[in-house]
Amino acid sequence: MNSASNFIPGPNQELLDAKPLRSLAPMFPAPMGAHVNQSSTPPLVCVTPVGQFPTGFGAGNLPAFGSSTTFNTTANGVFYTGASANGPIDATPISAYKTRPLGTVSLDDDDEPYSGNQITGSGRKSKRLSGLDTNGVKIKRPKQVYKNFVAGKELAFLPPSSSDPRGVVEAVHMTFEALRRRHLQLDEIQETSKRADLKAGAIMMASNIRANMGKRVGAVPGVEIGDIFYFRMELCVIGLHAPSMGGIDYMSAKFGTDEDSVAICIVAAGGYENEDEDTDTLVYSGSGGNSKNSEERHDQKLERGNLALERSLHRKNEIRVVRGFKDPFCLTGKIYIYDGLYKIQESWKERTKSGINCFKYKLLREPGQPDGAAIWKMTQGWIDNAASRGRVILPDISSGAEILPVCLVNEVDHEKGPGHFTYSNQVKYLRPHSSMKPLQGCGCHSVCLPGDASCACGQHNGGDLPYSSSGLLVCRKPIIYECGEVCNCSSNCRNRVTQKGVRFHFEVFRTASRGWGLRCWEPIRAGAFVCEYTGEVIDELKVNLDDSEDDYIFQTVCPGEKTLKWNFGPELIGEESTYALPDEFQPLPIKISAKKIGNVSRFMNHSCSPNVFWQPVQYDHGDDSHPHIMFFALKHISPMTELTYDYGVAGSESHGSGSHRTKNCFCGSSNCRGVF
DNA sequence: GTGGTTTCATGGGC
DNA sequence: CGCCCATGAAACCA
Repeated sequence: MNSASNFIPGPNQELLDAKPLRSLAPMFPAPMGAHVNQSSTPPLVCVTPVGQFPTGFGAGNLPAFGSSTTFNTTANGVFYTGASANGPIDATPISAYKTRPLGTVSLDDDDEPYSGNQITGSGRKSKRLSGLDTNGVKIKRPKQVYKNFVAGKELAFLPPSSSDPRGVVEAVHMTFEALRRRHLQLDEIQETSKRADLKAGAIMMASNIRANMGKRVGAVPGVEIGDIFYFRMELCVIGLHAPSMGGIDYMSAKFGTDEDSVAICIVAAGGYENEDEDTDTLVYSGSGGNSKNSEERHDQKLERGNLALERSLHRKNEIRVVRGFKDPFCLTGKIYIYDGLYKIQESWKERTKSGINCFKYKLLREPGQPDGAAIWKMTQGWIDNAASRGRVILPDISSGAEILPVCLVNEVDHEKGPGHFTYSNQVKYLRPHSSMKPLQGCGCHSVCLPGDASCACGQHNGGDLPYSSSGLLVCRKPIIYECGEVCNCSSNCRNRVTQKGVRFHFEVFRTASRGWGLRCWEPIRAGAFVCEYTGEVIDELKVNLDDSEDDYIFQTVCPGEKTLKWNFGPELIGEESTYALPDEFQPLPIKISAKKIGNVSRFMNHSCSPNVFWQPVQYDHGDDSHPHIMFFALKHISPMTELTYDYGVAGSESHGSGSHRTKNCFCGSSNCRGVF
């Protein structure tokens, strides 16, 4: 059932290769430029030993870590956190990224990874790679699991560590996610949940795949305001907030000759703040005392984190704030947003409902920072009431074709909209489905289950169902086979994801200089289905005729490493990598033009450091040379972040006979290839 | 769905 | 250096 609508013609067709003035570099500086020999160059392992707090602060006046110096960035991209001219808090932030080969990570205690690092205050070394846990129970991390990992295979996209803190953080973050998804997939076969997040975290910790180890006051290199997370462990591995459970991260810091324990980061779970509108203040409760049974409940004590917060009030140091919100797509889930730097304004004691004395700290957001949680609240408001979104040119360019409206906005100039096209969420094939090879189906009753060897669809996908129970793609594959009409299973089957269409509030917006772009009001989780590339399938025999004037052609050109390596998790747990090398990449014959007919996908711009990737998927026919082209999130995408994918490297291939016109790329990524 | 219960990893502190 | 344990999130169970 094709739902299509005519779109209002705009003045001038905006080209996709419009030159960006606004560089995406700070958002996506990416790591995959240099291809380094794994055996001689260690993979990403990042250690930022914490430096001493600055000396030289006058004893009389309490030093305040000014926000004016917090975000200083040097020419080579090295961040100095909370630095002042004469006394950087962390003089060796990212340049100290120490790398060591994963393949030689010792699981015996004789090779202490960080023995040379001076770690002050905190930054304890993990020594639990082998041995016993606190109860004398053997730790459930069998050595052999880690013994043979990597072994010369490509592990993760390798950031040029010293110059690209963002790339390091993203690589670590995505490695965590890949591990977590795979563990979840394995756990779901057993029908037992074994905390895939903690498992992934344990591997990251044991392998030292972490960013920003060592604590610091102020901003964390490579972590940007608005970044979102789904598990506490994610905050941990990227070095934003060290305690895996505790809400207050603190460290001992030097203030002149004084030493004080100050808070450096808090996670506000979001259970109690009802001061709606105001996203610049936060009332945070101290920790402790809150026991479930009244016997153990007691007044909070001024110790540990509470004491650190109290000292921070006096020292006036910046404190990172991570706010927790309810995940709109998962009732029990929570999303954490890094909301930048705050300072404590005041503190007091308060008696809680359960009758204990509790410390309260009022924090004020430092001025001049980009919006973080404020964007979240703003978009949540739009989701609740789309009419509250201002600057709307058209409330729904899909005219009802999509389940959720796709609004068109322009907050930049006076362009009234993109050129004429017909909106359709269906691909228009050259031949009817009935003439195409049919897709094989399964005979599962009710729903397909992971690990069911008798499920033909599971086998067709290589043994595992490609999606987790929450609908996230586990890893990238040459082609994915969803269950379809010929299958016996119901529409509730987890192997039906992309066929159900988009679930997000998209908006087509005017970019500063790249024409129109696409972004989303909701947060998008890594692995989540985003949208399909719809349009008209072009006869490959005729492609050369009018390609040169069609800027809306999708073809399966080999994308960059970040896309190709999206499934790099398995190597870490000793499984075979399914990663395809660029020279092994096999393009598909399918070409889709969204010039005349298309959906939101036609507005996605190119980036050499993208946040979305394409993935062939089958569900309604079996012609594997002409699959559906589905887009999935490469990483967690914050609301209102432009969605981009890698258009691929054109020209070098013999196929297509140069039909793909090369364009100059100005995405601004540190790994920008220059053309696409 | 919800509320109570269990388990878990980190690193501060002794 | 080794041990202890506070902490609260995530997931499960009733």
